[in-house]
Amino acid sequence: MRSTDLPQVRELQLFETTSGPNFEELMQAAYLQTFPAQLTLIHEGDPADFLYVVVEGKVELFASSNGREATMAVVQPFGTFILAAVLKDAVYLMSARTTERSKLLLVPSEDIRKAFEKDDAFARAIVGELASCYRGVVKDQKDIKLRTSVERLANRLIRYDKDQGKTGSLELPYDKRTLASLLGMTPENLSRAFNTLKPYGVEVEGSKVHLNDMKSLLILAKPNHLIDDRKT
Amino acid sequence: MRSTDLPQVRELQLFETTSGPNFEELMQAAYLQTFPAQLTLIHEGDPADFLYVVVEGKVELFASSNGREATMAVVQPFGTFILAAVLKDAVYLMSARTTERSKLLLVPSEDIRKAFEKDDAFARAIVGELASCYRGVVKDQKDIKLRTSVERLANRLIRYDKDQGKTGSLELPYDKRTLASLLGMTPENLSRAFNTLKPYGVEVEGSKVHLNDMKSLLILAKPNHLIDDRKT
DNA sequence: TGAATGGTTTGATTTGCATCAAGTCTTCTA
DNA sequence: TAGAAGACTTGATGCAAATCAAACCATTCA
Repeated sequence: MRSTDLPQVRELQLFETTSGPNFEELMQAAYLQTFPAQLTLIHEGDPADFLYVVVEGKVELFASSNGREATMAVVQPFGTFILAAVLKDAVYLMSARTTERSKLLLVPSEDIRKAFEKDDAFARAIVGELASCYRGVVKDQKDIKLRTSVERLANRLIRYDKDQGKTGSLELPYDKRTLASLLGMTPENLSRAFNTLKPYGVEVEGSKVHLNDMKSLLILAKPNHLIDDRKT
Repeated sequence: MRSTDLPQVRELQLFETTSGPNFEELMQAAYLQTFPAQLTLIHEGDPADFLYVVVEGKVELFASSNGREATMAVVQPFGTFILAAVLKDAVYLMSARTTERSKLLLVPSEDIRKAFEKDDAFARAIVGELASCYRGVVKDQKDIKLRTSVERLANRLIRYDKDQGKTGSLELPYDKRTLASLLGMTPENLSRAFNTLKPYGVEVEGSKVHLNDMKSLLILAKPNHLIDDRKT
């Protein structure tokens, strides 16, 4: 790994408290690599050889079973994926592919497990990350089990708006097919859900969305911070 | 906590590698308590004051939002619940109630976080437990997203049979209303799903289920170890 | 032990959403 | 730049599952 890349990596939450020598050792073994869009990085069922950290771009985690496929998550900077498999030295439960050109940090699992044992600050950062991943999946599960597809879309749009500065205008972060699959519906139904939200002030132009009546949208969406807040 | 209870607790995976003095200190602060059936232990949104470990009995984790409620998991011995909230000093994302009379170990969150910092073996056990919890929820999410309700029931029955010794006769571990909600369906639909499985050799007598034609049941269920195996 | 209560099953109907198909729009490529 | 390919929308239809209601069964209680 090139030394010019080190400061960027050092700023990642996962590594910023790690002691100097341990960080050096991890970075000796790691790779910072740029991958093109639509590249499958890992396959579910394979042994977990590396921990991946998204530095730039986006990575879709998806699962397959009996001819069916579903998007499980989309990881953005500076999230990790497959951390639990690395820590348990187990197989991946999901496959991963880039949705766009992406820069990823790959750290060998063995080195992650070693650093976990050696460096208390790193161990704490790892546990914080893993706990956040867990809580994120629990919230996704609540979203699916407790809301209709229209409600899920409405809350997702509100969240994207919030992430993008609360201007009422937002850019969908990935293509609609992936968004539909992530929300547990078909692309056709996503299209229909957008139409259902029209009377609530939602205007769609390709990947741009305008939320023109936040008040009524909130009444329909009924956000719940225990589902929608991704900071805690 | 009574000293006669210590050996039972010491055998829990979470504690068995913890050093003697650290274990003593944790147990000074902990409670081993028996609770009656149908008692709500924690409410979603509340701060996480204790880590809970199921020693005997069963605990249902459930979530509510906008007048709807769904069972998220049923924790059996010797699982923990709410570990991530404890580690992050965050709020509970789910409520919990006993499904039957249960003996639970309650350890104050502060003490868990302290021991995590002091005791490497304990930290490793905690991370192992958290990683397992995470992987369990990912598998549940895959179950919901990739399977029909009948398939989910079939695979769940196969799993219970396996857990109960592969005799082809099993006891449902909790009432059917809870099972239905856990599988993401209504009680009515659960009843219908059982009827759908009749031609595949599934016979139901109250809480007892007989799997009389495992071959054809497996063909319908199409188990996938990346969803159904709860050991890794 | 009979009545009350709660859990479950069954039937009828409705609803949310998937599937199939075709049309429209956008992007890519030779 | 025109045609091809892919993404998305729209329409029609079907289906899985929820909802509502009533009947039946099992358990609890006085």
